[in-house]
Amino acid sequence: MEIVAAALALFAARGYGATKLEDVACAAGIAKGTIYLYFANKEDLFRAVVRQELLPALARIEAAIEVHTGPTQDLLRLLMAHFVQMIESELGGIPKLVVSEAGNFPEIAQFYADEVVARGMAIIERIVARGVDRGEFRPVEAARLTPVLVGPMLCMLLWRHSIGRHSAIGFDHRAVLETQIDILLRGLAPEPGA
Amino acid sequence: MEIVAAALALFAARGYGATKLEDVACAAGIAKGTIYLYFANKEDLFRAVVRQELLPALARIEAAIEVHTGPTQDLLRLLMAHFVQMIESELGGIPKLVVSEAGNFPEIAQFYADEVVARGMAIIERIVARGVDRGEFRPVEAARLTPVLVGPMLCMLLWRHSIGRHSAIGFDHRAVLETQIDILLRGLAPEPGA
Amino acid sequence: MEIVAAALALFAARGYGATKLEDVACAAGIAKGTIYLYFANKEDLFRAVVRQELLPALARIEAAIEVHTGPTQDLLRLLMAHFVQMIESELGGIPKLVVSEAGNFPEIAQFYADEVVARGMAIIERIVARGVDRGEFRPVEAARLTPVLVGPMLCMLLWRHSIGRHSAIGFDHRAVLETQIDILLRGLAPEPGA
Amino acid sequence: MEIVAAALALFAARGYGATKLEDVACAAGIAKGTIYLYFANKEDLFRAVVRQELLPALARIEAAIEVHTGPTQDLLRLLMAHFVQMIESELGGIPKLVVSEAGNFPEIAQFYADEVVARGMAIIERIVARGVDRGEFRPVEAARLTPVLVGPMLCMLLWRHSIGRHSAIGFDHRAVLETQIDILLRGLAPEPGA
DNA sequence: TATGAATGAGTATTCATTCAT
DNA sequence: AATGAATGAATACTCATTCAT
Repeated sequence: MEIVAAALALFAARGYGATKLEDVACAAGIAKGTIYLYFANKEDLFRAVVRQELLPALARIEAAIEVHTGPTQDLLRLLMAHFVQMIESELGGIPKLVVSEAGNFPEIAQFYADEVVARGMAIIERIVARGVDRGEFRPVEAARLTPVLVGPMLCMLLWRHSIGRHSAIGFDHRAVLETQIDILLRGLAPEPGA
Repeated sequence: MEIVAAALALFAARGYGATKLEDVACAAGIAKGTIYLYFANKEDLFRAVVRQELLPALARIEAAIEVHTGPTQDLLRLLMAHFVQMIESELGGIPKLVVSEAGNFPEIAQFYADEVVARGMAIIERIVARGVDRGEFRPVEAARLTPVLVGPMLCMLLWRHSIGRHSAIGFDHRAVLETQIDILLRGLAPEPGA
Repeated sequence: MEIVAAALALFAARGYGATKLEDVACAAGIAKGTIYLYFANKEDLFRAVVRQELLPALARIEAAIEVHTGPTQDLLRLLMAHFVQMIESELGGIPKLVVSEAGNFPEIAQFYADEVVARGMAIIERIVARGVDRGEFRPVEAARLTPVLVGPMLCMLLWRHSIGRHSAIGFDHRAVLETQIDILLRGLAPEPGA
Repeated sequence: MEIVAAALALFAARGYGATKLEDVACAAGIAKGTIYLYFANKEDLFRAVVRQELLPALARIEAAIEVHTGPTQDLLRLLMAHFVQMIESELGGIPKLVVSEAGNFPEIAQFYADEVVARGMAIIERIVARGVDRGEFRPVEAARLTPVLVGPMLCMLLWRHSIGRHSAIGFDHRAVLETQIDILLRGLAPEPGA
């Protein structure tokens, strides 16, 4: 909806507290009171912003992973491509928002941890396990590897949607991604002797 | 100072806007008005929180790096140990805070980008270059590698100081670090044929 | 408007600083926040109080003077009647207010000096010049005469709207006016030998 | 005392409410807390400012009037000279202050009305009565004449100590006084036929 | 369904006053 | 006597929320 999109942009840019519903309404091209026809209150709108947008994206990734049959290395690249997309879209504002407001919305933090982070980690662990199973990767403990896999791109995402907007320092996240995949594949390559 | 410490804890937990100066005063064990004897206003206090604490920590890292003479691999571990320390201390709240408030305090974001991020990246690039020079690492472009190096630990830090506080999901960041260093050293190992 | 009238009464009685906007709202029969729908802040309301009310009154005097054709003595009485009216109405609170707050609102003082005092003096000087021209008054320098003409009634006005409200001493300003006009007309009468 | 003088200047310039005791202390060259060694609180200081300074001045006028033996016209000039002095000194700030703060300090207003205004009027009425008795003035009711006598100079005084400080419009109060005395003496001159 | 004028609870900030030194 | 750091009551102003239209 118009309102949710406007709210996402403003919440992500200014934070929950500093965003006035009047500005959201203005950005959505409606009047202040109209918001209350669709959302009970500001918190309700905030929850909708976080909940509505991310899960479909996650489902799309899961589906794409599911049908993949080629080398795990390509699967990894496919996964990362989704990250890159999110970095470059408004959707990237959501993780930034959740990080920022976790203290004030613990149940949002929990929801995000359970529905997004846990599911995301499960996807990655499945990919890693697949690679190990197929002998493409050397044996590694998937749980410990996950943050190593997503950390760099998550940082790019948070940078892009917060500090990076106000600094001259810029990262070429596609180049960083190439470097990371290079390191990963070498780092995960099966031991010569194994 | 008492006040700055209390403010850091509350700003990091709740964000700038949602933190009442009365609560800061209460946490610092003083009266509301006393804050104004030391800081012109809430914004001034916020700036002090971000500026005063981080630069000394960075200087300490720089100094430690400077005097190191052993293998670059140890240098990398030394650097990461500082990260781990920050993850585990209150200081870790500052990056979270800056990410959260970048939109409302662009000049803080800029300051952080220039004084913390840029300097931090310079340190890392120097370490990487040293490793390449000494033949310990294969030739890589340091700038593209930096986010790969710090991303995972930064994510651990942000997690610890935001979502992680409200979720059952926990990361063993020391274990993750071991895994990352393992991947890195394999991924950066000189080509056998070189 | 309701708000401006309530504000005038309270500002004049208590001064700018000692008047709470909550009291203004209460006196106007509205809520505190409503004031901010019409005025940007307290100072803005103060300026409106001073600016909106006085100029129309002055314009009315100017118009009345303009159309007068009879003896200058009657013109003088007409002018003074307007003063008496102001003494007896809420409008008299404005000069008192401006005198009181000149130090804190220099631009209000300037506005009042330029738009009210200067214009008022011009009116009076025109009346005096007319009287001299028509041979009804002996030649006098109008500029030096103005304060002599308005001083007594201004004092009555300030008294009425400040000290007089809290003292048993009362002035019959209409009687004082008669005395003053008597003195003036004798004092301005053409020299017998001229 | 140093403190009272500093307080008079500031109270007169800014009003009671807008004057900070810290500024008074600063202007008096002492520390904030020291004021409380001499005055119970801010109101007490305000009362002292109004009470201490004016009565001696009034007594001096009364004494000067008492010993005068010449023509009443000179007595009038003598009286007016005291007014001029007050216009030109810091003391002139007191009437302005009392007019401004009458609403918030009714008992100060009463004190001023009873001790200053009433006594001042008595002096003037005595002078007028003397003039009438000695056949220098035509018979007039003194009470009604008083505001006519003091009004112009009081206005000059209030102007000088409030609006006039912030406006380019200036009055030559000595010239105005000459004009007024001229008008008064002509206006009070005994009827030719009497 | 949509509006926007009105509300009033909530917070940053000021400054008279205190009191240990 | 003199200080000035600390206090906390008091007030301007904001903005989520309501509701008559």
